[in-house]
Amino acid sequence: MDETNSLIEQRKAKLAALRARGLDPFKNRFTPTGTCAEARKNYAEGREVAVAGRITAHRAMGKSMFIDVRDQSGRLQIYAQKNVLGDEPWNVFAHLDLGDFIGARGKLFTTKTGEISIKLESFVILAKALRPPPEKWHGLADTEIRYRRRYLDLMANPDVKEIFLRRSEIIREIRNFLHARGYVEVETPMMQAIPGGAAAQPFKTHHNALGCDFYLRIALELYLKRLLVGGVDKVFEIGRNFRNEGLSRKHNPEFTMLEAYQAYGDYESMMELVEEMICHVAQKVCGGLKIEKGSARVPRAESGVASDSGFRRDAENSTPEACAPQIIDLTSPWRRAKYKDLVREKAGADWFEVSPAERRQRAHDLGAEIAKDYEDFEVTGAVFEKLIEPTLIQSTFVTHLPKELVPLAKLSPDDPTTVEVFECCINGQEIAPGYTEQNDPIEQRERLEHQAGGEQQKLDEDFLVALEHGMPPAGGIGIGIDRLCMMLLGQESIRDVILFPQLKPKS
RNA sequence: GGGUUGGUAGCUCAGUCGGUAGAGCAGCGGCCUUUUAAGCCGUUGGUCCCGGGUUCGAGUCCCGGCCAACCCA
Repeated sequence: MDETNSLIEQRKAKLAALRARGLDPFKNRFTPTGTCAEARKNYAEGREVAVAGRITAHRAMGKSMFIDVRDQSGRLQIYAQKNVLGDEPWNVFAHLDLGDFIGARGKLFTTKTGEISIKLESFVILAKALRPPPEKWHGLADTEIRYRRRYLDLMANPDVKEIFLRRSEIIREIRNFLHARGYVEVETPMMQAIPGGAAAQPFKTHHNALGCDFYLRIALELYLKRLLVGGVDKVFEIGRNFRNEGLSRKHNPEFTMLEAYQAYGDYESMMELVEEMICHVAQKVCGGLKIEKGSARVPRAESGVASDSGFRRDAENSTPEACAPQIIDLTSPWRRAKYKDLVREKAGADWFEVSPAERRQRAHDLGAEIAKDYEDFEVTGAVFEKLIEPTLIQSTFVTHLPKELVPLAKLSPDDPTTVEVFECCINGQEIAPGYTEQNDPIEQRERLEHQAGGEQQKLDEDFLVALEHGMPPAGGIGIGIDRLCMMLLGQESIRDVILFPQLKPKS
């Protein structure tokens, strides 16, 4: 980013000119009387205010000038007049650039066209911008720049900023919800000698002083369960997981996960928790339980109307969802359906009665991709993932998954080939799994050893020792926060809810 | 990993059949004291992603590479 151009050179020259006049263009401090929004909200004709922010527009009128100043709260118009400021300050003011930060003092008034504004009496330059901002009307459209230099995206596209402010609210409301129910928030290690709690490829790193390798965590689970053993009965963590796998619209190598565990709970109590929590968050952040699907708007400058800039997402791109309802209705109660019933519905009532070979053939005929080395349960799993999950737009708890899929959950007493688990699917994606957690240390060891099977992953022996000390029966959930945000904020790509999504470094 | 699309001024984008590189915004200069995508006049600004090739001549055609988005695996 060390390219220069004439615009940067001009701004550097202006900076030097300001310094030559004895002005410091990078002030340490300026104390506004309030935000731009507050100034507008507490309007009184002639009231003296001071605001600070970035100049985002200017309209010069000869011996007077309007500029827009923006802070996080919004925009405020400032009206400057040469005869009020005086020749020298006016000259400085007139040569301010878009992107500069200023502090402005003056009295509130309303213009002819009815806009609340400040009649400028004095100003200071708080920070000179040496690079020009993106174009004011179209905003910033280049996806690569938007993701690599998100500050420009936030600066130029108010819709984008709004999404991230709301993501912050979502996480705050999740915390409020869990704290109100007596859950304790904790932090557990991100660097783990044995990455456990999920089946995923980890990132590896090395600790010099200890002289050993660590892995970045792929899940929070095993440490939170140690806390159940230790007597923290209601516990949660919101934190980053890392998985060394492919990137896509739905996957970022680092992503944010909520896991919560409740002693003496089970998968049913956790379903209630998930349903109540997501409804609570939707009410607080989205103002209701009906979420417009794919309401993602093309980022553009604030007052923009529809433009046909090239990166609007085509309806036909969102394959199975395209013909689905456009409103996600989170109103309780949510549908609950057994995994096997959903599979039978889609793949034939006798699906679980026919031979594994025939299942494989049928799965293939249905259009699922079946690798040669898939075990029988994986064949069914592929059918579920490919043909069923994408159709679950409205919130659905899929329960009673085959035990092979979930080694950390307890068997269902009424069907021991399945486990007491749910996958909460919304918007065609798995958003939140939950289990009745396995607390039998001997059973747990067998299941983990069986799962490790092929690649012989190391077992987390300390976790098993902890279970041997006794873990209370418990329910647990995990919620992919990024995907929850996608659903609640109408975004089609995980990169649009992660501030700095992973991209390949550019030379 | 495979396919599709894209990469041109600071930004948003045009660029016809291969024939001197274009617009709007931003910038600079001029006019303008209630504008709001202010307006009017003038004007600066280019490694056409990178590297090869074809050609008298390549932003454009061919080959290779880089980056991104989307789709598929």
